[in-house]
Amino acid sequence: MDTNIPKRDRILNAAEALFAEKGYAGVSLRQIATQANVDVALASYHFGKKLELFQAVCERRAQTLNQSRREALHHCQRSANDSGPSVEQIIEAFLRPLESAQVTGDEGWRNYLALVAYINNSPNWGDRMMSQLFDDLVQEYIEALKQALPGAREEDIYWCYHNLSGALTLTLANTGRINRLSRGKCDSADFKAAYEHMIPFIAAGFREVCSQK
Amino acid sequence: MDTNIPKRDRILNAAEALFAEKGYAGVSLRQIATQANVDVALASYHFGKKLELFQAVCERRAQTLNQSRREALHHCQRSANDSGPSVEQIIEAFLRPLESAQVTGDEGWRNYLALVAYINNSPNWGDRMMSQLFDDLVQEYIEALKQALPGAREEDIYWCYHNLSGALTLTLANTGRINRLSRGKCDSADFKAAYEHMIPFIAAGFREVCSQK
DNA sequence: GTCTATACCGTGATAGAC
DNA sequence: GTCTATCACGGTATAGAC
Repeated sequence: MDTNIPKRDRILNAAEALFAEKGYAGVSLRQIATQANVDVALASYHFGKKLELFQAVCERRAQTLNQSRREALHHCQRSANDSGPSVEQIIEAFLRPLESAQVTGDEGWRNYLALVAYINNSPNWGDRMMSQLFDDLVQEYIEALKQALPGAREEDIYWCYHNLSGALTLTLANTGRINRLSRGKCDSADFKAAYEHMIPFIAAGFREVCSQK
Repeated sequence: MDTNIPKRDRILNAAEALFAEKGYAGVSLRQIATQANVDVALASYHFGKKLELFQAVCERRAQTLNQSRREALHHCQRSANDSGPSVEQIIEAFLRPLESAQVTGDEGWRNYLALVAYINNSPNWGDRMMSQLFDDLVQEYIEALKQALPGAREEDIYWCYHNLSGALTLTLANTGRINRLSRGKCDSADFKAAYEHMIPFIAAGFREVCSQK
């Protein structure tokens, strides 16, 4: 029940859900407080300004997520042979923890990942926030991809990562666009199907673009 | 100069730029009016509510864009042999008009496409808006892709389109994320490089996922 | 330390007078 | 087509209860 969760966490949960749904400017502190069932001023008490609350929400789950994705990378590196894991294995390690969070995680994780999609697509400030939250981890994956694609030009790898990031972002945003377009044949909330298609798609794109010609 | 353009258009231009930059809720009518160098109330006079102005902005360039993308498809269909254009050719037809708009178009076109990225990534209402603006055109492309990928399952094609749409959206958003991540080796405003990498990447993904196994 | 009530002041959207 | 008045809502600070 609502009242079992500390108010501080209720504020974070409500803010997470509302920011993911309506964006930063689309939400007021009063809405957040109402949804969290707390007084307006409590958000300021715990977090200070609205922007600081937003940052707290962004940071809350980042380390947990980075940790599980880092472990996934190390796991696939340990179980690979001397030449290291394949592109598919690396992409899979990068993505599966997100699928798990969306499929098996609670509503909070789904909201958080939708928020990440919002951040990643935001001009002017989104790039800084994304870098701060995730660049260390992403660089580890870039290194692994360089090994799996010997001779690839560095720019090619980054542009492929850009494509991966875009496809993933739309999956995290879970907008329902594919439902309408496909007239119900696909469902953007069918995360299993999304990742089952995304992983081979992305891996093939990397190999195509990064193969020496 | 500013004053040569009719005030109604100046409002649309200012709204387009600001909505693309800050999102719907992040912009006030007063900001738009200031940037357009007109009185606040003139926006209401021409367009009614803020939401109606937003819709007018979304619709203004949609038909022009659909037209040029439709022509690109028909052109590649005419110059193909009996079995129709290849996946690469279709993807290229789908994307090149956007590259042209970003590279050679004025600031207005870049802003508009960034706005499309914002719409496509927005939960709850973005899917409806995207469908209304672009589904007829996209369905034509889906049909062409079905022909180019005989035996492919329909869902697979839609999921591949989803990946395409995501990668494209991030390119349109032009957030600068890849600049930081690559430490300056890539630039998200280098549209030529973006599309040069996106087209083979996407085509390879389609072929991988939609090949019969 | 945690929390509530309230007040302040700026800004925003909109309607109606001109 | 323009300007102004209005009114609701926004973020934030503060005083004090528990």
